[in-house]
Amino acid sequence: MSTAVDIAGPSSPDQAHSSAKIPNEPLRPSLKRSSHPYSLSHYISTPSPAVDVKSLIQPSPAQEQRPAQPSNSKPRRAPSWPDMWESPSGLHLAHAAELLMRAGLLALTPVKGGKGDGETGGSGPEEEEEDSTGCSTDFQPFLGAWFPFSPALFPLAGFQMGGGQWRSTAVGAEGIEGLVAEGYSPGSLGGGSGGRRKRKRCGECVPCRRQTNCEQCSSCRNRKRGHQICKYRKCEELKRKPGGPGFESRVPLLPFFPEIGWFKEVKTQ
DNA sequence: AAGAACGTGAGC
DNA sequence: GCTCACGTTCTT
Repeated sequence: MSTAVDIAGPSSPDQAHSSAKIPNEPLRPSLKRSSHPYSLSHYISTPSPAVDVKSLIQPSPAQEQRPAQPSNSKPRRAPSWPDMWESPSGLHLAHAAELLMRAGLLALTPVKGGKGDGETGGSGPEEEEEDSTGCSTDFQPFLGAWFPFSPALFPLAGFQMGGGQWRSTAVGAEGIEGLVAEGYSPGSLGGGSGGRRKRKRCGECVPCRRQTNCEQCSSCRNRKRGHQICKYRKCEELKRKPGGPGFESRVPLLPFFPEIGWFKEVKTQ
């Protein structure tokens, strides 16, 4: 049985029109096999495995003496923890967190009581963000200048930046424009690694899962010049402006750490 | 502000 | 090198 979805457009002449070029798949093969073995819903519904997340983020001395993984070997990860531990750019999530901590940008505070509820990411006790004192560094520009990893990592990791502060997505934040800009505005960073990064389709939203082009929308009709994917196949996430409102919502709140609470924002007072 | 056109990153 | 399609810029 196929799980592919074909949501018809306004009136869907689709199938009949679908060009031979249109992949009969939600995504290109490259996207299909994009590393994540589980669907989004899986992350949401599946209780987190018993993984010592902290140990990943705060590696033991033994682990620590392993410098940033040389290019020839992949970063280690907890067994049974799927590929989501790796950022889209390949950087180990735990390593990223560690970098943040070393930079004094992230404070990990254990949540008391564990709050079993864990709901979807335990944003549970919402804004009780009693400003845990943290470093009050104005690091945003700093970060933008040297941070080596993909902006997509942060939403994944549950981090966000807003007003020059790092926060947990569980807290809700204004956005991550500063960071995101890193990937999308070459000029904004003084040349980081040269160039903007293209985001990829999420592969999970309805448009992404749609199989066929409508062949009627402006994008389809104007494909030669427009260089755009069918409007009805345009990924919902890509429609959002990076850093724009709702951008953070593109990732379920801490799906990776359902029981989380120990990711607390560092507030610069 | 929305849509069209274009430049170009990325996969094959 | 070709194609697809994302991001940016231009036009309406």
